[in-house]
Amino acid sequence: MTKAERTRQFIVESVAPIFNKKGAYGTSLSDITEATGLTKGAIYGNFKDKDNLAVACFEHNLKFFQKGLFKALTTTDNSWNKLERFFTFYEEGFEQVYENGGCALMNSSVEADDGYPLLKERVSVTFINWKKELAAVITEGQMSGEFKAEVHASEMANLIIAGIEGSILIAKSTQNKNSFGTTLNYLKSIIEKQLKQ
Amino acid sequence: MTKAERTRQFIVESVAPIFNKKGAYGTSLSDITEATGLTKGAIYGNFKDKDNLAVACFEHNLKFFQKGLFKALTTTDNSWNKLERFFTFYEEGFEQVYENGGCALMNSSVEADDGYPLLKERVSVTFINWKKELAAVITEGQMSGEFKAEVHASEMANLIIAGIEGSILIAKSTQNKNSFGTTLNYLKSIIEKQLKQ
DNA sequence: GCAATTATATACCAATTGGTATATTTTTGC
DNA sequence: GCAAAAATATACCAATTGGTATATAATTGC
Repeated sequence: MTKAERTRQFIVESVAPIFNKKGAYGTSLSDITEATGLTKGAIYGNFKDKDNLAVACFEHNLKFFQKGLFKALTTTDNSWNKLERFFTFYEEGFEQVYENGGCALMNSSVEADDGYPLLKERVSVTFINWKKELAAVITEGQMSGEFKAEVHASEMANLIIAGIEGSILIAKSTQNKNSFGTTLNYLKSIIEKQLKQ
Repeated sequence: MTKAERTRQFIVESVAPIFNKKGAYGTSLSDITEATGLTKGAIYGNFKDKDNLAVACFEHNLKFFQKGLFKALTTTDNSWNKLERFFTFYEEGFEQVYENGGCALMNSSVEADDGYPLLKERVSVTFINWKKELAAVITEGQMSGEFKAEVHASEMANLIIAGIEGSILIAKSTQNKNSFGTTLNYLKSIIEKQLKQ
């Protein structure tokens, strides 16, 4: 790992939480230099511009989520246990998400909604993939006879995502950390009823 | 209605959609003067500062939502029909919400999350009240024997809100307007199953 | 329709913004 | 450990930011 790579990573790690909290475009270069202890020269030596840094930070914030998704769904367990592991991952990781400024996907989506087409596209693709992966697990469960055949897999996947994101929003907004776990568990119990044979 | 009141309203109506799209603090004063055709003098003659204008715009964006909530829930109908009317209001109003830059509550929450304590508090209170009103309808339905007694009213209310907000987020992010209606209807059908005797 | 008042426009301000050219320091391969 | 290369700091830039004091124009009550 070269010096440059280490510095790049150091910058991203320092700046990503700030971007997630204040918004990539609500964070000024002085915020960035202050947080890293580096000067503009160092920042611009490692990143072409702020947009580039913003996308790198988004990717970094996403990694946490994607690892969890992958770990939960890529096992040789039955389908419901995969989904449940995914719920558990969210439950356990929420504290960290909360302290980090909330769901990077939601924050970036809201911020990039008008303008910032690069970030917007990245967010869109991530949502679509997320949905696909959940839907695949549901379909798999239906194939094996574990889940009810009449459930519409991709609608269900969308609802799970919506429920999770909405729960994060409410918990952050009302500054009630506990509400996330409660709502998530309630969602899980309903989904279970809908899915399981 | 005095001249000043008309101008104030004109400014709010012109600026509120921009604030909702670009964020209150991502909108510059030149955006504001351009959108209104007025000069800084006129803006600052009617609003103390940008923060003040931001809150006024938030309230304006919220009015649409609050009217719908009130209209749906304040009827002498049975409880499920009240909830259903509320879902219908969202379904029918989504196009407008979509074009206006998404849910003002979500956007303001994400933006005001770090700093902007005034706006943050306003958002929090709105979420809490929303939840209370939905929970009250559910409890009412339980009292009358229309809904199952074992359902936890406020958890269910939270889930409904989370589902709606999450669905808006996904639809906006993926630029798939239709997905909102689909997810909303799916949510409604599940909620109905859970609630109705 | 005229004064008093209120509302709007103009011209300005200091501070900050993102970004860059160049100088200096640090790493690196040998 | 030294020269070449890479990384970082410094000093600067024009443009824009939110905001204000003052001048001008439009409304208002009488």
